Amino acid sequence: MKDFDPECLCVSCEFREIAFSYLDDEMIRELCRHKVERTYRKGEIIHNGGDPINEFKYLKSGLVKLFRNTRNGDEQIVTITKPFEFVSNMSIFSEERYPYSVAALEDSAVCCIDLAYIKKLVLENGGFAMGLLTKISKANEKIISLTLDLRQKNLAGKVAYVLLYLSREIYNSNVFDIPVSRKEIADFIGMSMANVIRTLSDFKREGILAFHGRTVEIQDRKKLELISLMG
Amino acid sequence: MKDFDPECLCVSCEFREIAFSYLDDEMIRELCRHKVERTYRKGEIIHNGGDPINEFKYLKSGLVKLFRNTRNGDEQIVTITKPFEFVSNMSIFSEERYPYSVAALEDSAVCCIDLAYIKKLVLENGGFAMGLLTKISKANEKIISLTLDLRQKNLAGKVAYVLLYLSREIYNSNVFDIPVSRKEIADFIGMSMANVIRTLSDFKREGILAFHGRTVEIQDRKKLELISLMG
DNA sequence: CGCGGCTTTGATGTTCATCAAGTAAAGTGG
DNA sequence: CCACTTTACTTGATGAACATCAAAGCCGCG
Repeated sequence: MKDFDPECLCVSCEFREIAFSYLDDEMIRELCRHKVERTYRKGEIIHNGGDPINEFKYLKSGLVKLFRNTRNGDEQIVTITKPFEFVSNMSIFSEERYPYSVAALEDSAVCCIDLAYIKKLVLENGGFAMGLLTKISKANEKIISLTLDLRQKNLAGKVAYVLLYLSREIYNSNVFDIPVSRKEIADFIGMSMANVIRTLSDFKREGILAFHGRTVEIQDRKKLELISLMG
Repeated sequence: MKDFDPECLCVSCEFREIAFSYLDDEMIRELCRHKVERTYRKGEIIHNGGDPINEFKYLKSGLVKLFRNTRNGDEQIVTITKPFEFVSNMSIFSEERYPYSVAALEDSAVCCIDLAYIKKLVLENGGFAMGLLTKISKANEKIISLTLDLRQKNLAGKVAYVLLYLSREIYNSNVFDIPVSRKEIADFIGMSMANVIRTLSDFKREGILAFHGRTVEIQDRKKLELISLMG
């Protein structure tokens, strides 16, 4: 983990469009004074479940997983999110401590803003509050619908769904490096690693997927979508 | 469904403590002018997934289920909530239409406030916005952790978990009328009805539960908690 | 009394986890 | 750069958990 605090570039940050569109340039500069940007390397923990919440965290670049540990030692992945989505999840306003852990799946940069300052902004600026409500609601709804979708599918359907999720939501391409291990895919969809691998092999055998080293290529998207839907 | 609009009692509504503690008496009276109270009978639909959202709904009395329909015809229950929790869920700020349906499990009364007015309040009153953020976050986190908990458990664990959920969160008692059919329990935990029944019978045989007509009594809470935890 | 809903139970088959063994890939130290 | 170790991945065989199917019991209601 590395801190880093350059001349304020927040005014022109793309970021701003998303959460802070209600703040004018002066306000953004002020916000900037309450901000630290931290970078994390692939695999690093950004925070652990149970850690006290005192920052509002936003993913600026990279990719992270939100997860928790189960009693029997393995992880349960809640979601995988890309830049401009919340890192700290929505609990910042309702909890004292993070309910879930967050770790970097790729090298990542996180904007961390003093939570007390964000709360002050909510109290003072209705538009800002509204923007936040909208964003938080959306993030939550995404997680919930993801979980419901996965719950009703069989193994092949789940694996197909996750591949399409990565392809559509994260990489916007039919070809991408899978950012998670087979075990992590298993932890995401709640299945055993062995069966995830088996299913991937099946997909390969059927010509739906092709692997080149760490990269996967979706060769028959229609078929994959069908499996995801019907599973 | 029945509308009903008495002299404004909102000033003294318990309700107020939860979502509207930031509003003074005068504001509550104003809010009241944008409010309709509707009552629903057991089984009635409060709204369907896909319906446009134009009210902020709060459950005043009764019990409701939040659910959606799956492709193969049965329901997927997201959560069951009791009075003073959101009915419309959190999507009110992020979606145009309800993502899920809501139906009354028991005779219920719902406070419906004009959504445009709520949004106006958020913009004008930071404290109100903060209260809403907190409440929405909490409701979401509850749903997510519920889903994650259920996901990792086996059948017996899930059934035990749901019984404890009803006992603890809804009825606050070891003895209560199960407000849902066996099929609905199955829809809630994502298992087949036959196996839910089988598990309940097992629990009865082992002296963990006792049934008197529609009422269930948790006789060995410790054991049920253990099954829920270990499942 | 008889009909239709919900509920229960048993028998059977499928899906998936688990176990175990083996292979490829990626570090690591000489 | 190569042997060595470790880690990630892969595949097959087996058994447990659970869905599905079918039949029967219960209960309220006309």
